[in-house]
Amino acid sequence: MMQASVTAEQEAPSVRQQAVLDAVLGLMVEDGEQVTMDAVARRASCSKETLYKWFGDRDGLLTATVRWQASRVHAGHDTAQVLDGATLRERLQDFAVTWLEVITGPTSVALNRIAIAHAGSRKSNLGGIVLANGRFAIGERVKPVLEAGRAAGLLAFADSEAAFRTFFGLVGRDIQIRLLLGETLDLDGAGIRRDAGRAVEQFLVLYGQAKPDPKHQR
Amino acid sequence: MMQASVTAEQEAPSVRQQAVLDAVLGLMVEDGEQVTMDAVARRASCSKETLYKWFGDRDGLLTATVRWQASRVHAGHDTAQVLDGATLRERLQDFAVTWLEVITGPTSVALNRIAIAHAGSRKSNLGGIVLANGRFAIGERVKPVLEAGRAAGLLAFADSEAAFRTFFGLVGRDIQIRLLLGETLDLDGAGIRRDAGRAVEQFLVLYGQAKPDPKHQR
DNA sequence: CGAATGGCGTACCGTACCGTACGGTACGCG
DNA sequence: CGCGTACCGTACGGTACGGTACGCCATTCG
Repeated sequence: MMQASVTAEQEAPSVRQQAVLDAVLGLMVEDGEQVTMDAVARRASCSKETLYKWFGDRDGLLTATVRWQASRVHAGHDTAQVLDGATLRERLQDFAVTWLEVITGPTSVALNRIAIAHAGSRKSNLGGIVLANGRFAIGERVKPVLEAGRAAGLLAFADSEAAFRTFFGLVGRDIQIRLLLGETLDLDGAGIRRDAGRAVEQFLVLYGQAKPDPKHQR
Repeated sequence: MMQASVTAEQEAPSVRQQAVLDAVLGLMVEDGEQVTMDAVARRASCSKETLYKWFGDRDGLLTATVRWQASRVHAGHDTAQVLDGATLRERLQDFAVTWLEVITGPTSVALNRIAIAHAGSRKSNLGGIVLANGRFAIGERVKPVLEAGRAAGLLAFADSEAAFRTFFGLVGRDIQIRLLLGETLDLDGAGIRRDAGRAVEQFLVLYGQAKPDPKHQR
């Protein structure tokens, strides 16, 4: 009867619907305030009626867009069981680089802006979705690594959540808030790797059980 | 001739105008999306015509509100010349506590939401004002303390900006982004002091020249 | 081949909100 | 007293946008 309405939860968007959601993302990146239903319909070459049939209302469209983008970020390698110092450092470095690449990307900035603007009023918490798939998702992936590091005697901490939050702060610092507030930081891949490396070394200084390796600069 | 129009820069708002701006802040805290010119006029018991005479347009009103709030945050004690370890720790602790109190306050959250939402489009960078009076203002106040600490042989770093950004990250961690995205973290004064103390100790571990004092817990 | 379905384009409605205009009032001043 | 000024309250125009309705075409299937 009815085509997959994405608002009904659990429904994965069809290919055509994904194209619509990508159009929304494109508009968000260009200018968050011009994400209007007319503009989306024009950009996606579809009719507004179809948008409403598929997504219910504007909030449904935005929610589906956030979910759609979130579903693309989840690519990440799985847990390795045994950890030596070099592997631990490498895993943390990977997480830091990935995280910095995500939050400095224009899509993430635009999406977070929308979600934050929306968080001011009650209806439909985009903020919760962004948090669940951003900050908390990365936390749930990092904490097992930290705990494996502790089990291997490489790290010392009582609360893995607290340790992760410190790691999070060392990696992100003021970058995200500055980007969200409109500053144009240009971080290339090399800069991101340097930042990530510094954060990892600092984290190991704070939480490392064995002394960090002699590569420790500064 | 004309009453002080706050849009003309350098003009400080009159008492009546301050009352209007406080009304705007109140509306922002209640619900960022209901800051409409009608609502402001009603809340402030003034006419819309007066709002436009004083502030030019809606952006001017928002800008004046951001400036007005920023002007209230600047209360901070001045530099002490000689620094021993206890004084340095105390000054950093003060900064950390103040900063956490600011960013967890409902006014700051609401204001940052407005500025971030606005940063998506070009016109009138509220984001720049918030950054200048928030992140950068605190940085300009902390960095002299760090440099005094280095001059006293208590700290070791090459770049005071980089050192401050690490301090910033250790203090703020994920708190601001979680609040902006709508999570309700309840941090009381004791929790803030605990967080600030942990951040200061971690910073001193990373950048302290002399070993931190035996009070160092965890 | 004809009917049905899905979807595009567009016209349209209601509403919310920005910005302006206008009438009315209080107050200071010559 | 009379005038100007500043301001409040409110009504109004213009516009942008969310949401709906309708005509039309293409594809598919009986």
